[in-house]
Amino acid sequence: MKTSKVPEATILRLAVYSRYLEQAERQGVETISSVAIADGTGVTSAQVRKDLAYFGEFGTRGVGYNVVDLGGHIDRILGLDRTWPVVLVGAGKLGSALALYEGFLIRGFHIVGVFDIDPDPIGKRFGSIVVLPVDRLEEVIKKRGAKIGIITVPASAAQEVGERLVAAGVKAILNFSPHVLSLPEDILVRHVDFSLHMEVITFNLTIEEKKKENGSKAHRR
Amino acid sequence: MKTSKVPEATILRLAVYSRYLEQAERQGVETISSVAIADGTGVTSAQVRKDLAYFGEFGTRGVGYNVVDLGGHIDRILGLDRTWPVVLVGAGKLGSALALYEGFLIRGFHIVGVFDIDPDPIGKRFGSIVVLPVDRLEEVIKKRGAKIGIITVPASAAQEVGERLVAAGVKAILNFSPHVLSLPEDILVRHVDFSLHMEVITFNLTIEEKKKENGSKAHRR
DNA sequence: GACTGTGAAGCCATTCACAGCT
DNA sequence: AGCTGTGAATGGCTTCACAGTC
Repeated sequence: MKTSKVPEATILRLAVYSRYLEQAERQGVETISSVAIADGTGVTSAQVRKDLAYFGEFGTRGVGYNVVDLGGHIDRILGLDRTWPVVLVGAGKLGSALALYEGFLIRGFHIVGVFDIDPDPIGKRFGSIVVLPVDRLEEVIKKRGAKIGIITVPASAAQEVGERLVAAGVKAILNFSPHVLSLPEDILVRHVDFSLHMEVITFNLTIEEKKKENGSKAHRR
Repeated sequence: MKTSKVPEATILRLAVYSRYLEQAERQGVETISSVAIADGTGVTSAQVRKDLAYFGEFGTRGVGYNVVDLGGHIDRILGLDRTWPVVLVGAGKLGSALALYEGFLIRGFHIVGVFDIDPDPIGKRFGSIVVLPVDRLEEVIKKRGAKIGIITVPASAAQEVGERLVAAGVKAILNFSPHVLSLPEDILVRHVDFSLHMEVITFNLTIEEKKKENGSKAHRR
C-alpha cells in the first residue's frame, strides 16, 4: 500500500494548471488544449497530457478540454473541493502574515486557530480570529477537526510544537522554522526555508561571475 | 555555455549540508563521515558523496571530512562566503516579515532597501532601514549594487515591479506574489507559492482518506 | 577496518511520436 | 485536420558496489 505512484512534480504542476484554468474560466474560455495550458504555465503539452493521464481521461480527442470540467476534476484530485481547517502556531511577524494570507483563504485553507507561548501577542486579532495561548492548542484542534498545522515559531520551540500538534491529531505540517522536525513517518511534513531559495540564486550568480572572469582571462592571454 | 551540469537538487542539498555542518561545528565536532551527514539531513551517504564529487575531493579516505573545511568549501560553492545586498519591494505583512527575517541576515543576505508604492508604510523602520517610495528603487539598486530582488507586492503590480528591478540591474528575483513573471531568459526567477505546498498536503491527505474508505468498503462486502 | 570517490546499474520522469477519436 | 491518450525512447538523478586510500 504505497502512498501513490504519482510524481510529486506532477502534483505541483496540477496545482499550477488549476490556477491557470481559473484564470481562463474568468476570461470566459470554454475549451482549452494541452498546448494552451502548456504555454500558459511554462511546461510542454506532452507533460500536461501525461500529468492528467495519471488520473483519467478528461479531454475529447480532436477538441481539447472543457475548462470548467477539467478545473473541477483537478480541484477534486488535489482535495480543493472543500475547505480545510488549519491551525497556526507562532504569532510573530511571519505567523501574522500567513494568518492573513489571502492565497490560503481563496484555496479553501481556513485558519481556525492561531497560538503563541509568548503572552505578548495573545488576544490580538487576525481578521475574525484571536491569538490564543498554546495551552488551548489541543482543544481547538479537536473541536475544529484540524488535520493541518503551520509552524512559525523559533527553531528552539519547533520540535515540541510539532509533537503537540501530532499528539492532538494533526496529520500534516507546514514548517517555516529552521529546525528539521523529526516526527512519526506517517506525518506529512513540508519544510519551507526561504534561505534555500536564496542559496540557489547565489550559487547561480556566482557561477555567472566565474564564467565572466574566465572569459576575460582567456581574452587577456 | 550551459549554465551548469549540476542538478538543482544537489544545490538544495548542499545548502542543507551547510546548515548541518554549522551545527556540528558549534558542537565541536572536528571530523564527520558521509554517513553522519546523511543521517543528519535525511539523505543517503552515497548521495552526499556524489553531491560533493561534482565540485572536487574534500574528504580523506578512511577518515571522513574536516567539518570546518568542508563547510568552507560548500559555502564558497554556494556563494555564501560574502554578503549579498538585496532589495525588497512590497512592505506589506509578508514584506515586513521578510525584511526582518533573521535567516537571511545569518546567511549574508542584507536587505539594503525596502520599497512600497502605497504612501502608508513609507518612513516605517525595519531594523536599520526605512521604507522608501518605489521612485527611489533604481537609485538604491545602483548605489548599493544589488543583484537580487524580492517581490512581495500584490499580483497586479508584480510584473511592473519585476521589469523595473531588471531594468535597474537586478539579475535574480525571489517572487512571493501569485503572479507568474515573464522576464528575460537570463534573469533567474524563483517563485514561492505557499498554497502549492498546501495543495501537495491536501492531495496526500485526500488519498489517505480514500484509502481508508476503500479499506472499509472492501471489508463490508 | 573505516571511509571516500566513482563507474555501472537501476530507477524514475520527461519527451517523442503516433494511433485513435471527433 | 485537430487534438488527446499512450507505449516506447530518452535523459537524468539516485543507488549500488567496490577499488583506492588512510
